[in-house]
Amino acid sequence: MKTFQESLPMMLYRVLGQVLPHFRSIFSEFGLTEQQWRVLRVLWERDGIPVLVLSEETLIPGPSLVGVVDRLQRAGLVGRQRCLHDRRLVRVVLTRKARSLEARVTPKVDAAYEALEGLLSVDEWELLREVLSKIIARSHALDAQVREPEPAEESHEP
Amino acid sequence: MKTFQESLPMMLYRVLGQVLPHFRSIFSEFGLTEQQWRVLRVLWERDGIPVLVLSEETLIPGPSLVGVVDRLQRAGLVGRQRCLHDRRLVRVVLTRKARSLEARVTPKVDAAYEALEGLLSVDEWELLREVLSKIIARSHALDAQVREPEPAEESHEP
DNA sequence: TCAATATCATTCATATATAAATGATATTGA
DNA sequence: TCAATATCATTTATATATGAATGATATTGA
Repeated sequence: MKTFQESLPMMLYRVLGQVLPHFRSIFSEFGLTEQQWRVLRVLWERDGIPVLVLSEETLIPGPSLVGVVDRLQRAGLVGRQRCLHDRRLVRVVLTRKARSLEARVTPKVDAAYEALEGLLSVDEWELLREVLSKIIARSHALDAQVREPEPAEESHEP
Repeated sequence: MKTFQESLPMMLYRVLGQVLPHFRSIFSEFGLTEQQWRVLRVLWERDGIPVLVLSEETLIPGPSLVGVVDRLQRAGLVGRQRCLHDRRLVRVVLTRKARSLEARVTPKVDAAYEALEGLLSVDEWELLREVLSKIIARSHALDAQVREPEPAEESHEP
């Protein structure tokens, strides 16, 4: 077994801990948190999507997203619209203020991301993405282990 | 520029989001949170280390670690000892209860980690670790960028 | 020697994560 | 058609992250 420090989660935590502060310092210039930026980043491409979709795209869990959107709303950057066709859905829509913010934030974030990309070769980035994608694609195999005590059973009974 | 979803932070978040729940379900069997387990995991190897070292090893930020240790202490799993040689330091020490816990928790965690390792080949894991290590080792290069806009200027005010 | 500075653990305020539950609305099957 | 079930956003309670500040102790330099 690898060292605790070399375990996958610790390696990923370490990378995130090294990389993210550089982006957060940009976000904070504009009074944004990382999660607030992530919501805007997605809405700038797909405005008006429901909270659920926003949660999937930003990877912000539902209960957290409620607060993030609340604060973006208080800041006058987004609004909420209950969907007419399915009134369970709430769509999050950008304000004009948020749209004008994009032009100022995005260049700085892009520049930072280019600097990040410079840390590895193109081949290395591709390799990294492939391997991470494999983990994601196969992670369902970890579920089995939990339900293992129930092998090939015919459902008799409710 | 890559897609937002393909950006390094989002990829890493996605992997962690897929992998960690499997480990958390084990921790919760023993009434432990992920962070509490991380503290114990480190102390089981190096008992009695100061809070600062524990913070570095677990990657749990100082202010968070205070609370984590508080709750472990309430659960009777660790104690605090102020260091005699340098009385600024506080050492965290395992209780007997915590030591007996190790034998029950570790096998299950190890089994889950073996399942995780099965998702990739040995070569792929090594490749992944190498690339991630490179990012960590080179991430200091991202600092420069922040101070770049100040290229030898004498301040003559507005 | 002692004043300036640094270090360590902690506190504070705010934001987010996690797991469970809730209320409103949709969908489904008998 | 309607009762059972599912889905969506939200709330709740607790735990953790983040950035700034604080108090106690060490270390350093003049």
